[in-house]
This record gives sequence, structure tokens and C-alpha cells, in this order.
Amino acid sequence: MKELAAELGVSTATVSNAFNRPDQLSPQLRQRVFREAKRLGYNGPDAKARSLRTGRSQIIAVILAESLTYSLNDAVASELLSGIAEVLDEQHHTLLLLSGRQSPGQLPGSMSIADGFIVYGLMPSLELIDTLPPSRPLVAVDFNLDNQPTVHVDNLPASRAIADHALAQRPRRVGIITLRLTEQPCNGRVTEDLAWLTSGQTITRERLDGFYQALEAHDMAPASVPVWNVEENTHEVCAPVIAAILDLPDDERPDLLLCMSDRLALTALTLAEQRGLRVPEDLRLTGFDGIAEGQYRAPRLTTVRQNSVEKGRIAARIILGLDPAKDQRLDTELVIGESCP
Amino acid sequence: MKELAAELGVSTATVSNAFNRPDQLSPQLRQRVFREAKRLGYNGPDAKARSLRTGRSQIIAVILAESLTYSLNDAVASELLSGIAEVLDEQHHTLLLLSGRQSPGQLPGSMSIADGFIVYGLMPSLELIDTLPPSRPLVAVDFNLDNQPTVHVDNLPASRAIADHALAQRPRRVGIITLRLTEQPCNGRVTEDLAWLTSGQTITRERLDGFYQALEAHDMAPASVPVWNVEENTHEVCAPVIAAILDLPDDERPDLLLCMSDRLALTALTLAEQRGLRVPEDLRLTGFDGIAEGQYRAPRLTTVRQNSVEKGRIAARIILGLDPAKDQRLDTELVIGESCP
DNA sequence: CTGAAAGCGCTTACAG
DNA sequence: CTGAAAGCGCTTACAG
Repeated sequence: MKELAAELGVSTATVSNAFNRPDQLSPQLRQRVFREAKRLGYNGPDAKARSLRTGRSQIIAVILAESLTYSLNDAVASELLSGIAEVLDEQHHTLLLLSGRQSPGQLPGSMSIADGFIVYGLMPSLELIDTLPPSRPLVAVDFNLDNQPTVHVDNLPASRAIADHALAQRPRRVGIITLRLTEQPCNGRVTEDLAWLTSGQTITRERLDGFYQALEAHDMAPASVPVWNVEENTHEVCAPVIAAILDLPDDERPDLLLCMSDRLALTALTLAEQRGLRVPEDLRLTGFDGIAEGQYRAPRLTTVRQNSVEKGRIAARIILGLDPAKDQRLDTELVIGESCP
Repeated sequence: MKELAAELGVSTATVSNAFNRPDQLSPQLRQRVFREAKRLGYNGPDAKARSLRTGRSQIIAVILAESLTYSLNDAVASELLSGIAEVLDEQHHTLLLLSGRQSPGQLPGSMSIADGFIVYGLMPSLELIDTLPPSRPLVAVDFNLDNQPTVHVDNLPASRAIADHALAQRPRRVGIITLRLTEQPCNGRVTEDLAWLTSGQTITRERLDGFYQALEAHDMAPASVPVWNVEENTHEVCAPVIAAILDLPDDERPDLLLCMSDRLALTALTLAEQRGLRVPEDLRLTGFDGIAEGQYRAPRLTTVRQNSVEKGRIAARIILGLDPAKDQRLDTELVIGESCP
């Protein structure tokens, strides 16, 4: 820039103004600056210097509780990111992706470059959050953080509603499949010795509480309903647990599975098909999330649609100061598919 | 930092060294610096200033030819990003996500903050690439860029191989479904008046050339094989085109569909199921990519597996200087599923 | 082992 | 409409 200014015989302030404040100089001079810049291969002010000087980088960091690998391949996280990206794009901001699963000492220092932080999901340790610059905006998605705005859906009433729907036609045997319900990792049937996370800690617990309310309303004892847990919402991790359920003898196998995610329900659907179990005749399935894949397979999933894209949009709008920085709760929608009519 | 140094009675250089060069000061002093830093709420050197001073930000930008919304929801792009993220994480770098679909004037200036650029897929205009700082490393993925290293698979032989496999059992009627083959957008049957992109421009054309070689090797005239094109690799955009194919009268409907992506093949599979067409008995299907979803549905897809995660890893390694900056070609693997045994 | 000083490339309030 | 100057918060070569 200095070089360019010298070449043009103007000050660096003028060059800077040419790029940032068109009204501060004549259009002719501005054009001359641009022409000369192009000739010298100067593509505008350096972002590093600009961000140091102005204090803003136009970068928003998204901190994901899961690994990036998992999040990028998870439909719900991808939709959330889409919504965020959409708003950031519009507002000429960019997206920096970070995982909260870093070893504590290894946090990339580049984190602090961001103008704001969207934190998605409860991570193993909140330590990371403490190291974020306190002056910059932060919004939590799908979990609660003291004194910070959060964007989320009302999990309990939503899961209550879908369970009510499913239980209206009385099943012989119900089963529930949860995601990361227990304090200790568990892939399989949840036994009594395992402690559960609280509903303040995880949306899984909120959803389970909704199921339990519905069971009670239908005169079924929650304690009599077996719960299986899965640690990761991927086909690979879900499949063995679900296979074990479906391979139970006919008089033990549930004919209704309430699943905490569409991925779980879809995996159950695939494994049921492979075993010649008909859905919904032999096995009814409900999901949660409303991901696209669940709606374009046959049978379509009965599920709770949460608008993850919109969740992302709102989080981004709060971070950018376009929406007020307060808690936002999104509505959900019960979607009745053929998997549990 | 100045404040912290003053508080401690040392110079800012010492504080800086405490964070960056442990060997430059006594452990005792270092601990004292950390304690005091914590007390004052100082979380280490500011990334903006550091990056300006050192010239490096520890940020790598990925520029996606498609919109972020599309890319985040596309399995292949997500796998690529996973591979990139995995290596960047290890190396304490972070990922900045950018779309190449920006309106030209609206490019976020924050782009130039990155230490290197991974460009995925051919974008509508190469203008954007010209504005990248020429001194920083750049690697292209899945397309060619003059004088820049590229990471890609050998599309032509791979598609030749899968078509050879499919044609070995002679079909009555073959159909081909392409992705963005034509210069002008086209969703549906490709008519003669539409110009095709060249194989230098798009991997779609390379794949089509592979199909054509296989057709000729099996004494079938490529010109006699109908080609349908789809502009976006999503269920929503693919479905109407494929529905039209499947709804052709029995004596016109292909009994073998060579699809350029697994998404296309999976959409065909779903729509075929809905119409009571049996796969592979009534309709054989081949895909391309080898995404997970294609391998855990029944029937599993016959496809070409390309290791997109590894592609991402390699691109990241090149950008970080861990691998030599030269063209890398990855092997593919023919996967025989039940959709075309 | 520690500190004084230069400078990374900008933007901006201010003076002219 | 234009320019001189300060300073954003660091790192680093160098002197001590």
C-alpha cells in the first residue's frame, strides 16, 4: 500500500479511502488508484492489518461440541451450519470452524481472531469457553450457558407429543433409544447402575422426560420400558446396538421404538428391512429432527421436525447484532410419516 | 499485554516469550506471568496482532465452488472437509469456509487473512482466484488450475470400469444421468442443441467419456444412449428428472441407469421402490462416489469409491507444506453392491 | 535470562 | 478533497 501510494504520488490514507470510503475522494482519483493497484497486483487492504487496526475481522467462529469430522457428516449440524453460513454470507462475514474437543493446551490461538462465537452443543469441558474474549458476543445453541443467550427448541413438549401420537395405538412392547444419556459411555442396554445426565446438561434427557410423561399419561410405567443408549449419532455406532434389539426373540422385541434422532430411526429402518421386519406392521418407529433423508425414503419417518437451518440463522443474526441477544425458542412440528402412522 | 507487563514489572517481550518461547525465560517467572495473566483475565496474545506481526494466521481457507448450503449438505464435500479438518486440527490450524459463488464485488476481505487456500471444484468464474495473494500456497481439488498443484481421482478410467462391469450383463436399454454437463443449465433430457463442457472443465465430462468408451467396447453406439442432466446433486433437484425417466412406458424405460453420483443413484432407487420397480431385477443402477448412505441402504449401491476424506487430507498436507506441492492422483475402487451385481 | 526498540500494514481523527 | 501522524498488539533480532 505504501508502495502503491508512492507510485501514485498520494498518501496511504488516500489509497485506504479509495477502498473503504468512496465519498472521501474524487471518483477520478479513485479509479486511478484502482487501475494502478491492479497493475501492481495489489488486491486491497491486508485483512490482518485491517483487523488489528479496526478490532474486527468479519469472522465468526462456530465452536462445535463434537469433532469436526462428526459434525460435518451429521445432517442436523450441517443444517445448522448452513443457516449460519447463509446469514454470514449476506452480511459479508465468514465462518471459522472449530472443534471444542481440542486438548485443552492445544487450542488454536487463531480462535481469538473472531468477532463473535456460536457454540453448538454442550462440550465435555467448559474451560474453552472461559478462554474466549469476554467482550465479544457469544451465543449458545442447544444448551444453556449462564448469562448468555441461547437458541434452542422445546425438546420436552415435542418428544411428549410424538410419544403421545405413537402410544395412542397401544404397542405390545415399547423400547426407547437414547443418545448420550449416561454419564459413563454406554453402547447398548442402559442398566440401573449407570447415572443419567440431567436435563440441564443434555437435550437427550429432556426428550426422555417427554417420553416418560407420555408413557405415564398412557398408563404405562416408564421403569418397565427398556432403554438402549448410543454414544454417537452415526450409522456405524448405532447399527450394532439396534441389531441387538431387532435380533431379540419375537416375544421380547419391541414393536414400537421411540428414537431420539432420525439417524437412529433410519438405521433401525434399514436393519429391520434386512431382517424382513415390516415397518410399520411389525415395528413402528419414530425419530426426531426431521432431516431430509428421513423424508425421502420409503416409508417416511414419523418425526419431530426442528428447523435447524433457522436455528443457525437466528444464532448468526444474534451474533451480528441483527437480533436482540436474548434466548430464542423455536417451534417444532410433528411430522406423521408411514413409519408410525 | 502492556498492562500485564507493567503489573509484573517486566517487559512485554518477556510476557510474549512466556507464551511463545518457554526456553527464553525461567520457569518460575513463566509461572508468575501465567498466574498474573489469569488474574487479569488475559488469555494470551491477541491473534490479530500476532498474525499481522508474524505474517501467519494459522488459518487455512477452503473455497467451495458451490454455495456453502449445498456443500455442507453434500456427502462428498463433507467428507472432503472432514479430511481437511482432521489434518488442520492436528497441526493446530483452523478452517475458514468460503463460497466461490459470491458476487464479485462482495468478496469478504477477510479472505486474505488465510495462510493458504484449498479450492474445491471449478467455480463459475476464476476471477476470485486471481484476487488471492499470489505468494500463498494454493491447491485445487477436483479440477485443474494452471501452475498449481491439484488433487483428484482419475475419473475416466474409473467410470469406464464401472460401465464395463454394468454392460457385461447386456441391458435392453441404457440411460445415463449426468451432473452439470451442459454449458446452459438443463434439468432433463439433454438435447442436441446443448453444448457440452469439456473434460478440462468438468469431471462430469471425464466420467461421461469413460461411459462412452465402455459402450463402444460393448458395441453400443453412444449416440443411441439417452442422456439426462441434472444441475444440482440434491434429492430435490434430481427427483423430478428421474421420476420422468422411470415413468416412461415400459418399452422406453432404461433397465440400466449409469448415474454420475451416488445421490442420483439413491434418488433413482427411492423413486423406483415407490413405483414397485425392483432393483436390480427391473432396473439396475450404478452410482459414483461411494458415500456412506449408499452402502447402508438395501440394496447397496454398485459404485466407484473415491476416498474423499483422503483427498482432503492430502490437500491440507500440501497446503501446510507437509507434502510436496505437486499433482496427486488418488486411486478409486470399484464397489459391487446389489443395485447392479 | 531480560529489555528497549523497530515495525508488521493498515485506519482514522484531525488539520489543512 | 487530501495528507501527516498516531497507534492497533504483538514478535523478534539484538544488545546487555
